[in-house]
Amino acid sequence: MRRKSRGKTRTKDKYRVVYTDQQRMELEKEFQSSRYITIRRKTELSLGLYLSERQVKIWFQNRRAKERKITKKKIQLSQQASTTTPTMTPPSLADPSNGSMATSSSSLLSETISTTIKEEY
DNA sequence: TTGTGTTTTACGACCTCC
DNA sequence: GGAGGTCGTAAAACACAA
Repeated sequence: MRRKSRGKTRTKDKYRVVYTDQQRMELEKEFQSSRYITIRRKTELSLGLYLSERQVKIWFQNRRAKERKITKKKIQLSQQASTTTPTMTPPSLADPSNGSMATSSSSLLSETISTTIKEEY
């Protein structure tokens, strides 16, 4: 169990900003080409979109979280469907593109990252 | 309108790797 | 030890039925 977040320490004027369609589009485009952004691309994007590198990093984290959430939902739905027509598909192996991250996350994660980085350079 | 559910930024806690 | 990953959460912004 993780601890709940304590009182917020946000000192900015706004609690959060809303990104422009242009910013979202560019980030989304980058995400489609690679789930894990490289340091170089992060710098380029942050300069091009007038965001901080931290914002770009957080955006990618949130985007991956969103994708996992969607994948999880899909798996649950397909499982529900398979209860009516029983075909034994192991849930965690059903979608190799993701989902399996939750099980052996770290090694798989670093593998993915290093692969991505190698491809990028 | 407004009440309510969902999505979008942003962060803290914790974990792993180098 | 630092960087960056996930997970869980807060709160603003948004969508939409009633």
